[in-house]
Amino acid sequence: MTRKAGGVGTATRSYHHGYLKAALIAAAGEMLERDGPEAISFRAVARAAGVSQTAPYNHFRGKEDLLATLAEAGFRELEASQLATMGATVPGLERVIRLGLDYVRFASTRPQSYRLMFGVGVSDWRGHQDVAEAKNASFRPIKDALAEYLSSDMTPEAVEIAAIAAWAQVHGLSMLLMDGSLGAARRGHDGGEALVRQVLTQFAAGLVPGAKWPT
Amino acid sequence: MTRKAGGVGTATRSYHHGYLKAALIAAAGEMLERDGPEAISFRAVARAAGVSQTAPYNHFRGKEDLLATLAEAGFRELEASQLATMGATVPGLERVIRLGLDYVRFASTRPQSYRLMFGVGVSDWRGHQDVAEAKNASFRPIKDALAEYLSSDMTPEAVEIAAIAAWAQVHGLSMLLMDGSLGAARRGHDGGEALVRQVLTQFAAGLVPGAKWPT
DNA sequence: TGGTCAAGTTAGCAGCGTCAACATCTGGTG
DNA sequence: CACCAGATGTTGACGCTGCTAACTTGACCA
Repeated sequence: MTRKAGGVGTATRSYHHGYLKAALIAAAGEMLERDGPEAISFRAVARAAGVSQTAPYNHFRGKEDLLATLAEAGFRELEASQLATMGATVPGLERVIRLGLDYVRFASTRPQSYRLMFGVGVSDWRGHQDVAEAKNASFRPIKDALAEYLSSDMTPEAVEIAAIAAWAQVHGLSMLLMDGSLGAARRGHDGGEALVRQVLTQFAAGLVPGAKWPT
Repeated sequence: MTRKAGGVGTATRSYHHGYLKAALIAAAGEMLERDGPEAISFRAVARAAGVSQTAPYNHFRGKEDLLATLAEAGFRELEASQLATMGATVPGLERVIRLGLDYVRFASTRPQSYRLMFGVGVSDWRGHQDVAEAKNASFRPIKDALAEYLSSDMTPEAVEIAAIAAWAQVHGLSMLLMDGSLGAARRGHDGGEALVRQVLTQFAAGLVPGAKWPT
């Protein structure tokens, strides 16, 4: 399997690279988080990997394919983060809020990844089934947590609406925090954590109006 | 003032164009709505206006400046639409909901404009004061309507939070509808209007929990 | 009438994504 | 072991991009 003596790090750079695809993804990932999706250049990624400008075409159909790979990885990381929060909580409203907090924290921690995932650089992922699936998977935890909390009081359709509203709420808040729409002050020293919690608390108040809400 | 006899439409095309700036904005606006922000090329805009590729530099500092002009115009149109809705409603919760409906409808009707306004093509508008101001202005109606509805029950800080939550809700919903995250079915024959109303109704339920909500 | 300056022009640079044609290495088969 | 096929790399080139520099044109004012 390993094609060079000495292991990954010390692979003697000969004509064939050996781990180019992974190296390209890593280089592109660094460029993404440092300079944003619009600054990623296929040629620069090749350069960073120490390879000619057209070598990447052996591993990706083109630039968009590379970006799709990064976006999918981003959604998988978001999903993992959400699942970790699921594992660290018990069913109930607080779990839903914690998932929201975790979601916005992900976006705030990896803003450029998040922007790429949601259509900056590539208009949408309708043409990339893998990305669309990863996106849906990252949305599942919030959906499930909400369904568990609400299903005894609501129809499945109403639960679905609530889940969409939740996603829109955290997604919109993430975007507004990132693009400066709310002013730098809003992100404050805690990264806007207090603001996020307040918004999520209000959101929670809209679920099952009148019922379940501690008076 | 007018520099050619015969009026705007019949300006004889001589060395000096006369209305280049407006023509460039119009051409760029068409390209924007047809192909999206990432497809706008400064040279193509010049070509569409029938002028050399560098002529636009006499009217815009560069491509980003042109895009900023389009974004600002977009925010001004959004503001006008919101103000029209304000004028067509009376104070109260229904006004807030109508503003939200109008907001999402704007985004759905002019998706490419909306994407440009919120950071696709240019990462953010922090460096363009005019755009930032227009953005804030477009946010004012929702903020004001909410303040009028809530100020008797809430502190100004809480009202501010509610306004941010409202903006995040409609913004997030607009984005998810546009980029296909919710699936084409969600936009249905009514452009997702029913979905939007349900989400907004739930949002409204979260305002002033327990109070004001019709049981 | 003449000069000034805004608003056009052409020429050229470096960088981009992509394709075609060619070179090199590697693993599998006779 | 020799050799060949295919995967993986290379160079070269095309047309496009945003942008700068240097030049030309022409409208307006003293």
